[in-house]
Amino acid sequence: MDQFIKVMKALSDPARLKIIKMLQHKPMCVCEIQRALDIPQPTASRQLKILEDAGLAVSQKSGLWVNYNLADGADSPYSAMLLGGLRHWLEDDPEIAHMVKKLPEIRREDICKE
Amino acid sequence: MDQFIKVMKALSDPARLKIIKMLQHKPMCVCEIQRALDIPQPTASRQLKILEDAGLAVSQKSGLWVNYNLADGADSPYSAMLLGGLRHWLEDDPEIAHMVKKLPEIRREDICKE
DNA sequence: TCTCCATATTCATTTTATTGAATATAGATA
DNA sequence: TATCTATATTCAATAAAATGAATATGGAGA
Repeated sequence: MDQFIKVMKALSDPARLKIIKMLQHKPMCVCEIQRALDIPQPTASRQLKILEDAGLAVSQKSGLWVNYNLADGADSPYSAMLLGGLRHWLEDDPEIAHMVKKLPEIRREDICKE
Repeated sequence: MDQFIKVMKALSDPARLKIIKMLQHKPMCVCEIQRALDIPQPTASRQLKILEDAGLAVSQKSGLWVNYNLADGADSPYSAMLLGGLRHWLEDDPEIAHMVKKLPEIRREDICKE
């Protein structure tokens, strides 16, 4: 039950839902998320951690960056079904539609310095 | 998005999950829920209201009683899918299994006076 | 109308989750 | 080693949700 509740809580926040909807389009690093949502870096990092702890997202280090992507849901039936549903759910939410629309402009090369 | 979040929050609580698992077996009135979960009556009433507001349960008055049942999910795709998944999810959770096992003993005739 | 019973609501309190600011870490480069 | 840079963590403050106690409501029966 704890694992199920963890997934439900992870999906109970607008920012985290937006992150999931963004990750449906491409893997993103923390600074891209931060820029896309216009939130402080620590906040972005924490939200991503919550999604990862719930089995909804996975992270992979790549040099200085940490790339986040959606989980395949293999380990949790809850995550799998929710991630599946979320592929078409919320598509016509105004906030999300707007955010996805300007997603192509969010490119790490323009944000990070490396 | 608000409606989706409302569903997620409603499903983020052990007591409410137990209620849903109970309602899978039979419609129940408030006092039966109260007895089954061993919680105060106002708490039971509030939890049921949260489930109803999220579109996960429906209520129907019957004399002095109010019978609660699972929603058919026709109005909300989120509720429908979650209620579907929850039919087999959490079945082997110890708390839930135990509760379902002693569910037949919970009968309103033994609880209410009328 | 008065009373009783099941259910609902209110309000103060406590608990839990979220945020912001500051700082820490780890890895890459010089 | 010293220094960047992206990310992570901590901790105090705030906001949101849950709980308990008391009370209200509304309908049924006397």
